[in-house]
Amino acid sequence: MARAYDVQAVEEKWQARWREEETYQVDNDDPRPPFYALCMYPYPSGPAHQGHVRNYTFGDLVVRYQTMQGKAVLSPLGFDSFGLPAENAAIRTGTHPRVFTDARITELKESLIRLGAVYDWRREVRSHDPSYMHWTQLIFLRLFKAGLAYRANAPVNWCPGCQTVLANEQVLPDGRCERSGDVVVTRYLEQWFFKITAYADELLTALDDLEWPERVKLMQRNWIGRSEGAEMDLEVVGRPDVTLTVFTTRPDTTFGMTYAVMAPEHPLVDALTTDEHRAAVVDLRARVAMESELERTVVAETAPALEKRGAFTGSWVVNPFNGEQVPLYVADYVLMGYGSGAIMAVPAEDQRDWAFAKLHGLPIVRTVEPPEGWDEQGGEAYAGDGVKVNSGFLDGLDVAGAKEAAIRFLEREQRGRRKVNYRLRDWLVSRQRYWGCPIPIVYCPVHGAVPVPEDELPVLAPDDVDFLPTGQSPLALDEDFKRTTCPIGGEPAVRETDTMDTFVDSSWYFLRFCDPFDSDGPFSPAAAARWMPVDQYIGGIEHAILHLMYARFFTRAVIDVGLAPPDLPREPFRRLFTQGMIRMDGSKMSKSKGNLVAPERYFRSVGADALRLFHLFVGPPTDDFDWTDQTDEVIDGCGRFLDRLWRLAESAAPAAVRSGPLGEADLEVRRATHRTIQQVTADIERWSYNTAVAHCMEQVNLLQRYVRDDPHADVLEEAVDALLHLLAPMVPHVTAELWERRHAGRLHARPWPKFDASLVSEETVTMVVQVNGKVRDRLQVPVGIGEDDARAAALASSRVVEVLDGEAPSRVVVRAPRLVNVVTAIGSA
RNA sequence: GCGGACGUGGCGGAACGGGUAGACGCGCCGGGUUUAGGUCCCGGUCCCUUCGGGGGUGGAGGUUCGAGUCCUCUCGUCCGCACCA
Repeated sequence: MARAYDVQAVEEKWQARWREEETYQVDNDDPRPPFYALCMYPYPSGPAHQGHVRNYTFGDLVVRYQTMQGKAVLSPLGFDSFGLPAENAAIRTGTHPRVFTDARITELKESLIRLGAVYDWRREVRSHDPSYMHWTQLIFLRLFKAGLAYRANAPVNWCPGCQTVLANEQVLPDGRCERSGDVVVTRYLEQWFFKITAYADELLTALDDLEWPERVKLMQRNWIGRSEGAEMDLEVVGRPDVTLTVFTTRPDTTFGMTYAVMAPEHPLVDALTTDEHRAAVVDLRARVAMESELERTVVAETAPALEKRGAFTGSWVVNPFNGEQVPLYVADYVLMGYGSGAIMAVPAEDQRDWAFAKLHGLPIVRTVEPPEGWDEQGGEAYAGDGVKVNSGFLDGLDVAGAKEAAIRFLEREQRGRRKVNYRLRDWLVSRQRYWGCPIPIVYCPVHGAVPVPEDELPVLAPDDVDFLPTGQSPLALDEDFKRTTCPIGGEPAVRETDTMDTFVDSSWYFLRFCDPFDSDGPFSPAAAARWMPVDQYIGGIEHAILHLMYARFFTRAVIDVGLAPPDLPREPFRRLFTQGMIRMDGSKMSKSKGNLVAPERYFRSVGADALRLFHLFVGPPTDDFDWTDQTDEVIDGCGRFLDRLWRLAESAAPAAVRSGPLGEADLEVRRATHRTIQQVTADIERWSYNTAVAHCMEQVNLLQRYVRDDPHADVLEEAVDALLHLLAPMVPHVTAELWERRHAGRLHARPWPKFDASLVSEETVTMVVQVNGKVRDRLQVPVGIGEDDARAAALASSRVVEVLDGEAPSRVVVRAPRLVNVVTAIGSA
């Protein structure tokens, strides 16, 4: 494609300038008002792909726009550099993960610089850098000391073939190991957790005030999964020594409890199973243990299988509301991880209980009157509202009222209490991997789990380990690393060989950016206070739940353990923007799918500006985009637009144009210029980049016509200069170059243009005249036209007179100056 | 199954608080300049039409002077969660 200018030369020139002039380095004592703009730091997987291009184009636009708005914009970037792909590459090729990762970082960084995205590279952090790991480990220890990190036995996906733990992503949909094909089983290991559940309620309620997409807030709400109900302590017949605690969201239905169920993993199963039923229960538990979580949920959809999935324990429990004795079962449809791991079963008002009761021949008692015809239409469990029946003192109440009355009864009788339950579980951070941040703990036979002293941090994994395709972490096999002494008593001890989930690294990097030069702590409180919270966070929707939840938790935790000042905002990201995914043939564009379209070829052809403009223009930033055969043509079109812009700006040679007084045509162009400033500014503020670009295109089209006519020098100058400002954050190279050719100085250091209010308001507008809602005429009227004049003008319209054909209007709706609707009796009938 | 989002020309999309549906771009059609061009410039492009106009935003209803926009039902696509008591 022949271009109007040497794209590559211009882009390389300006990228060098921005680097040499340190344009986007911002010090913590910068006097301008602060603005913290942050794109989620990337996992370095090699050169940028289109998803990166889209993300960092948006981010760069924000940085440059806010800078032109007069802010001190903090624009840091780093790399989420720990993770499994590097470790797998090490096993495959023998290259150390660090060497592999650093090479990928270099590639990605080069792509981003070539895109023209600007950062304060002094602040770059990498998760695997010892100076970052140091503080990740310190935070871990402080959480441990505050009781927010703890050790517990937890189920993991265990591959018997590989003799190792698998991440959920490594388990295939059929429940087999992706490497060996063995059936994955559940196993229990001692692992580290962060107590995120302690913050469940705060993480939920604080969502309300965030300027985040509703979709993301909703996903977080569902993930936290708050439900209100009651906990009840059930007596076990003949066993005064134990009570079985159950959780229910429907305490109003307790009169309908016809049996109770424990999860197979429930600690009371052994104690409450009678000898007569032990064999069946043991059998059930063994089968459940062999099953993966997946199998357990998938097969459950076929109802007959339920029969095999429950077993009577031989014990009976007592209904606290009516004293009746009901049988106690073990069944795998009850999960140990939710509520208390045991339920009261009310088949009439819960569909799963209904199915189970039918199969086991258990009684069903309705406690809510279902709607008329429910049974006749084959309705089973009825979970809706209605009048309480068969429920003693609750009869006649509605469900909500009965719930309250039931809870009051339980609390008065001391048989239970109001209880809020969350779906959210504590965060399991242990990973049986090498390429992650080691957990700084030593196990001593005398003192147990002992923190590594803070002055001995960071704990670094040894480099000279073998990466073998066994699935075992090389750390666990390294005796030199493992063997140590107890920090308290000096006894022989062993190190923790697990590393931390990489989500731990990404849960505080935005705090480190405030002051990455600090060697006394993870970040200085003063620096955090200056920049936090992040004013604009930008990233992919795929992080809507885990990363964003963990980061919100971590910010609170570091405040509460005293690492951050108590008055630091507890929400790290004030505004969040989630961009859409780039798709190809219906699936996400990604390296693993092999459907990447590398940006490099566009840098070499149309240039970074055209590619950036394409990503801004192609559709709403939040929407997914399908990369198709037509896409290259659209990108070429963006290049053609930049050519037109170039020719337009270069054609404005003062000698060739008119001076002197302005005519009406000149005024029209001035109005268009100021309206464009108004529209583009508003569009950028509301993240409507596609329409912002469209308005700039319209203005170029208009100015092209104006240049051909008889342009006025001042009017053309104003128009082109304004346009260059508006496009500066979007296509920084070409606009910077054109500005330099026209004026001295740096375009991107200039203030954002302001529009003249008197010029954006038009003097006349088109008034639409409708008859019965159909457009019949369009009149040019003064913008300040009164209601009466508008009505009169509309009724005087020859088109209206014609359509009315003598009929008198029954009503005239006037919305001056834009619209008049003449309504006739016939039309409104 | 539960929760949510979205359905507009050949295509991506615009229409911000109910008020001119289709901005801008791609593609396509026609013309011009160069003519080596896949360059550049100009015009046209929702459908039907007897050229008066009529119809049209997945489908069916409704509210309203007026609905792409609000309400009900329905069909379709996508996303999140999924035996959560």
